[in-house]
Amino acid sequence: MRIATWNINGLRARLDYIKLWLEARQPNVVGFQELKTPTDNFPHEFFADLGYTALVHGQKSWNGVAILTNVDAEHRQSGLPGEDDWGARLITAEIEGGLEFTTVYCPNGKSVEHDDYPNKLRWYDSLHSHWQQSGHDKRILCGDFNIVPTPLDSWLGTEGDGGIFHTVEERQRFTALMDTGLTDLYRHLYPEEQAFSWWDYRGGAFHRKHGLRIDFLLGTDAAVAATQEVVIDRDFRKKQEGLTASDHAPVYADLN
DNA sequence: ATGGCTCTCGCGGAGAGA
Repeated sequence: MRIATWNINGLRARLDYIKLWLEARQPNVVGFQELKTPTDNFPHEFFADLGYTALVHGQKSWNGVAILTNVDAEHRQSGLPGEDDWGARLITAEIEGGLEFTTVYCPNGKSVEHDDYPNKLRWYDSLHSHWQQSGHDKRILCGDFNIVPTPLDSWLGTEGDGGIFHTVEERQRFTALMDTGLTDLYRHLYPEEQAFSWWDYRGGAFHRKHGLRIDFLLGTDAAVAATQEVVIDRDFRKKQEGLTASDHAPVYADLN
């Protein structure tokens, strides 16, 4: 089973690009973030032609998450309880074979001085609380977390410390989530690698290696035990056949 | 120094992203 997470930065603008990636990688379960599309406008037919069905929690203009599958999946949850005012940012499905799969689009925060920053921290507290309420054994929590866990995960290294995405408070929230029994699947396999999942569109950041690793596949022990490989698919941060990429690369893992 | 792009909404330019 190949599972993936990808912030696609606008679903309708990315459809042809997403098709190229689905055909190249043939994932079974994909968590998308930043649909920027209302639930009712989701192009189900486009994905049906490729063999996929989608569970969608969208909204107009911003945010929005979906779970795309070509295996059996049942919807379990849309929205983080208590945080509806902060956008469509969470969806959970039960995947055939007993895998609970959740994808999230965590708030950005903008800057440590901005009003969004304390709200980002509170949103994480809500996620932590919500996450502890399931009794499932094999669970994946994936998405765009908008937090750089360690200096190794930032092109700025320790120079980034204290800035947005790199603060002690954000890292405490991320650690608290991990302490519920989650493992970062990529970091588990590659403890020393510096690999990024996001690069700014501006200033040639991709080619200058100015990136951040903020997109994660987190798994419980049962998911970790099943993991064979994890790939941050940076080829799909590049233009493909003249089509513009998202500013995030897909991240996928193969589970047995 | 802020911002260099790209998206949405909607038809011009503003807001958001990280």
